[in-house]
Amino acid sequence: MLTSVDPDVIRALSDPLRLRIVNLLARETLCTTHLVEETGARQTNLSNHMKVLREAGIVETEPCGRYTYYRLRPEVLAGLSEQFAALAASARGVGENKRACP
Amino acid sequence: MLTSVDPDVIRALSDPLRLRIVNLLARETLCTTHLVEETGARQTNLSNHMKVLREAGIVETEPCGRYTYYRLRPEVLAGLSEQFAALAASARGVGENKRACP
DNA sequence: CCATTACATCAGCGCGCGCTGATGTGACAG
DNA sequence: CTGTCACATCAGCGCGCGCTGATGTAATGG
Repeated sequence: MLTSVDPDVIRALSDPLRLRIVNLLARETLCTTHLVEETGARQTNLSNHMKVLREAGIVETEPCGRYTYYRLRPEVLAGLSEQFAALAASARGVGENKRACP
Repeated sequence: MLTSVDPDVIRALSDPLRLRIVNLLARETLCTTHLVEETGARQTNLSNHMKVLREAGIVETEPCGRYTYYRLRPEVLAGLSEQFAALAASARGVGENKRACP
């Protein structure tokens, strides 16, 4: 396996609310106000989550007046997809390749 | 998006040690003793992590005498890969599809 | 038979993380 | 200018989770 799955990205996606946000952003670009409406979470809480997603490189921001729009970075998700595909392929090739009992 | 990313599976993979274990198991089938040697973690700790991976459906066990071998379930990883690929594809299609400011 | 090994489970501890309320800053409206 | 709105940041709280030591239970070896 050349590049393993990035732990930081996975960690950022491990929160249910953040995963919901990613799913929402996969349909349309939204600002914090929209996300507050959609998720029912507080603004402060949401802002914290967006910071995590931003620092993990999953999301990028686009300021628009006094609004901040968030959009997904598809390359990151595509990278995850490839890394898991590589893991799955490697796992399929394991077969009866088990290390002997010590 | 038909099937979104499974939060439980992602959560199970969000721990660095568990991710290491998955990477190890992608190469060869191992038992707990091997994993203790490879990771340096305590047996108790490892057993807890294996329980999490098992309950998430990522790993299946094969008892072999007094040893317990663990092997990955490639379908789960392949499923993750497809789900992230779908997310990435959807994210690419978003473009300038941004919801209007309220 | 008893000792050892492999593994699971449990109770307990400590820290990290998600949630919140309060506060600060910048952008627009009037 | 002042007030309001959108958003970020901070301090604090509480719970969950990862780690550990102790204990239980099979399976093997002598």
